Amino acid sequence: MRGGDEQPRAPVPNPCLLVLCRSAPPPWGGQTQLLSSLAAAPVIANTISSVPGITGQILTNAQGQVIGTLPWVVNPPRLQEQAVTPQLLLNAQGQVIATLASGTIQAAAIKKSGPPRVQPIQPAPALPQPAVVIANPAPAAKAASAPVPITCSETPTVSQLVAKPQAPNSGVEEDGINLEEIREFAKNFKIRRLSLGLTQTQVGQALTATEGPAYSQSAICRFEKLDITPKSAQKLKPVLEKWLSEAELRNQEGQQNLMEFRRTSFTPQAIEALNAHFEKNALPTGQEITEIAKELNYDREVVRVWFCNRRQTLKNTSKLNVFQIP
DNA sequence: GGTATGCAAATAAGG
DNA sequence: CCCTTATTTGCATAC
Repeated sequence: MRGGDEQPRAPVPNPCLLVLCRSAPPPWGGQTQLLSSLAAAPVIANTISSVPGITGQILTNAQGQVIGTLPWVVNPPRLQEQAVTPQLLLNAQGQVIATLASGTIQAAAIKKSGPPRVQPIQPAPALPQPAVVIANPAPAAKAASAPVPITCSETPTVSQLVAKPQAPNSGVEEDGINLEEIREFAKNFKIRRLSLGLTQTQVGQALTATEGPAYSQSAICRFEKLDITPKSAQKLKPVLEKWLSEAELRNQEGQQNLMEFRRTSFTPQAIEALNAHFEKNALPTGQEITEIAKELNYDREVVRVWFCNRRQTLKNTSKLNVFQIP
């Protein structure tokens, strides 16, 4: 798994799982208003499952930086027609072992504007892995003995909570969130998704195409595995629920969606430059940030956030090191 | 070729 | 407006 590695310093041994417990979980003001807009189905139909693979285009800026990718239509080159009657083979955990899918799929394309996003070009060294032990491989299996790793992570995931013997709330509720219900839905979602013959990737692309909240394959994956916090699950559930039912409805229509790039990926050169600046001054003024942004040709806000995250990462890692017996 | 996951952008909330 | 801290979520890539 590699990714960045550009960090000149900071080895970063997986802050996600090793971060030490901090203060209490913050409140979580409600924030949902986009859902309603989800209704607007992105109809741009004109596709049949004929579009073959992926077609991508890269947008570059003056500096030759890739600022975005364009319409890359995705469509399962192979997509048999095959009737309904999805056959699913599940195991005890409700995990699908095999399926006989069917259905038409939709593809993705571009939509929405937004700030220019940069497309990566990351190198990718390889590195051995810390081999972190992560909890139960399967949800549903409550494990009174689950060798829950040292993970001092804060916010537990749904699967962890559901699997937990449960001490306080006899039920499976957390913050008024019915974990059991979410677990049930997640399981169901997977089954229905597969019945439609859709992959997590396709669902993510379709979701990204809608007006409402967008989620990636990663998110879908984590949701299905319940490898997310109850709050995230709670937020994601209605989105998936709505999308799924609509997808099932227009399952036979075939359509195309749009998608946008939503995450910046700095080029190695940019990261190098940013790090150089960071080493000289980790807390640049607004003016300086503006200049750096201009120099590197990135959105100012993106640069500002980069510095924030960089500081945070540095802080976290150094904090970690204190507890890491070398 | 789909899914799982590490790392890190992005976002939220409080100051 | 911008910072910090905590958390969410996507990209890239390992599996």
